Amino acid sequence: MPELPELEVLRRGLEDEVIGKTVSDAIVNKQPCVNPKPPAYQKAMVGAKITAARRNGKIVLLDLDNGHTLLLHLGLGGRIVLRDSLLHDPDQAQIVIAFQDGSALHAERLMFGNIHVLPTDKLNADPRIGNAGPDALDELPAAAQLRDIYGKRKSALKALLLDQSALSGIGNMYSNEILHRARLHPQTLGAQLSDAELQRLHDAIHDALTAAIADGGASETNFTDLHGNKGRHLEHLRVHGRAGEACPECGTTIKELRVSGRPTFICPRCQRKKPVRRRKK
DNA sequence: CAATCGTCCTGCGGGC
DNA sequence: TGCCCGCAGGACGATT
Repeated sequence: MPELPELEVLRRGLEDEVIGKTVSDAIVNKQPCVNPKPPAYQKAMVGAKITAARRNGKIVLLDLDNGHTLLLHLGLGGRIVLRDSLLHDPDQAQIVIAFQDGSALHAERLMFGNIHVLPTDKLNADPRIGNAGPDALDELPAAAQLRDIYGKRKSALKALLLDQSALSGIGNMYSNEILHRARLHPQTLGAQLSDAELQRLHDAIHDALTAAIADGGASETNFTDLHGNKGRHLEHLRVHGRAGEACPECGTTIKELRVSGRPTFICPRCQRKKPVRRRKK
């Protein structure tokens, strides 16, 4: 499933390729994917020029010059590619946004993904924007501020990293990579974290996301950039999906477990559970 | 099943 | 000590 790094790769592609283009047609092959429903969807889109490509967590935002903004949400395994022409199998895509210059964005294989159009000044009405915490890349708070976000909570770090209202953009794969880089066990409680551990967590978040973006993202399922490139980060993952392989730090066999109901990969040596503090008499 | 959001329920702490 | 309220966190359902 695409997470923050993959969406940043997509955003950069959109910034390079579609800013200034004017929408000539908005085709919907799969109704549940768009909001509002046609024909209101087309009314908000057709004739509008794209002015900016932004990202908020896992949501990519395309601003239009008519006061609306397009929210792109890839969901579990979708991708968005730029085709040379509308004639290129438009029925294969769930959604096609065609431009006056003959190019077109095709949204394909969106699972739980969708495209919404909202007035730009009402973006907060969408909970994925309005309830989102700071972006884990662009707005990552310093370690000391992370205590306000994670350090007071009595949930497992695994669940906290996945909580989009705490920090936005981290999903299951990068939560595994971050916890390994930070040498923290996923069941560590937020409130148990020392200052040094919060610093490690901060650095791990930054480093894991930045490294993935530099690799063009990781394509676990169907993600590609605008041109169909999958990205090279899958082969650089340290623990995610690597149960039975050797930890790149210490060689110990990587183990899979479930934490907060999610597949979780750890090195049992690098990521030891904090001892449960005995209650004093 | 996948990931996320919304809803519902429980349990805990604080205030009185 | 006991009760109520509010909130945090966990479970569960809906979504495609």
